[in-house]
Amino acid sequence: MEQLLDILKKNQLSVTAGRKKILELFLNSPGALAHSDIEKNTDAAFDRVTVYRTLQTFVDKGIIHNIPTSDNSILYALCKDNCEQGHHHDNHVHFICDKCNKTICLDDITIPEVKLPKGFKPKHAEMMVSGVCDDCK
Amino acid sequence: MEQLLDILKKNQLSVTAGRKKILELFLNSPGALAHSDIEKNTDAAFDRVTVYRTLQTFVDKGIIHNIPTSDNSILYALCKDNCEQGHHHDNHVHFICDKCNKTICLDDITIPEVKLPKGFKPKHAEMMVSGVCDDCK
DNA sequence: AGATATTTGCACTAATGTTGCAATCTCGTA
DNA sequence: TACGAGATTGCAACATTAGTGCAAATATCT
Repeated sequence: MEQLLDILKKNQLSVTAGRKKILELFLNSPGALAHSDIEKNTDAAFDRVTVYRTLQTFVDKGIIHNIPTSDNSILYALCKDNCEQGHHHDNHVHFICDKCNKTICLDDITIPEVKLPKGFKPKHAEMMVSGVCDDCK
Repeated sequence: MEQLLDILKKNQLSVTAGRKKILELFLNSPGALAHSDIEKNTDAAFDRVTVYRTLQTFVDKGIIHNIPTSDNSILYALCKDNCEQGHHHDNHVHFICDKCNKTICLDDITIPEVKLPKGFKPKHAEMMVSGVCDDCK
């Protein structure tokens, strides 16, 4: 709870019920969350639009980052504390469990470099591995 | 044109105007195509639904594969000929150019293996690199 | 507590994808 | 070449997901 207020204040965000609740969900969640997860876990207490805007605000501030998925939905997960406003550092691998369907940030697994064909200049890389996670194993 | 019919016949697909046109677009495209690209390039001669179903058919047959994107859209690109029906082998890196916005299959660049934390069993991996492509360089 | 600026909720709009069904087309066979 | 069974298409309707403007409500600072 302390942590919650800390994060919001550190990012110059006013403290509202919605932001507190949504941030709390992230702090308590082992994996990434989709917009729909958040709506479910808040009993629709907040307007859909508010959730969208809150997520966007958190992404902008560097509190959460979004994760591309193969099934065409957007997931969000907490950033480790080396993210700053407008400047994310999420160069870690994401793992999607085929059983429980959770998406987990493997914060310690860095995306490996790859040799690209001549003329290609890399700037950013994403890597997603799917399979069975530790819990479902 | 020969190639076109070949591909369709090899996959036991009846030859229709829509399938010919859409497959032709893929054969002539340097990068991946989105549903919307196809609609644009066919002057909406085919119903949206037809395009969806055609793309799905091609994916099922192993003619094209889909590429997850970070901006939450689905892209499709031709498979190399080692793909069979219901069994894709697209373990290559995809490159997204920040300038021309094209997505290109780097068919020769294989996704590297990564060491996962204990308990995680990998089954499939995706990797996307963004930056500047050879043409835009 | 009050003023100001921010945030929220509602209504509306838009893009994207799906399904059922009747009309149409393709392909093998005669 | 014409025919018929089966596949494919287009239409209409529907569902889901997302974004915007604006007025009402709320948070923050003094």
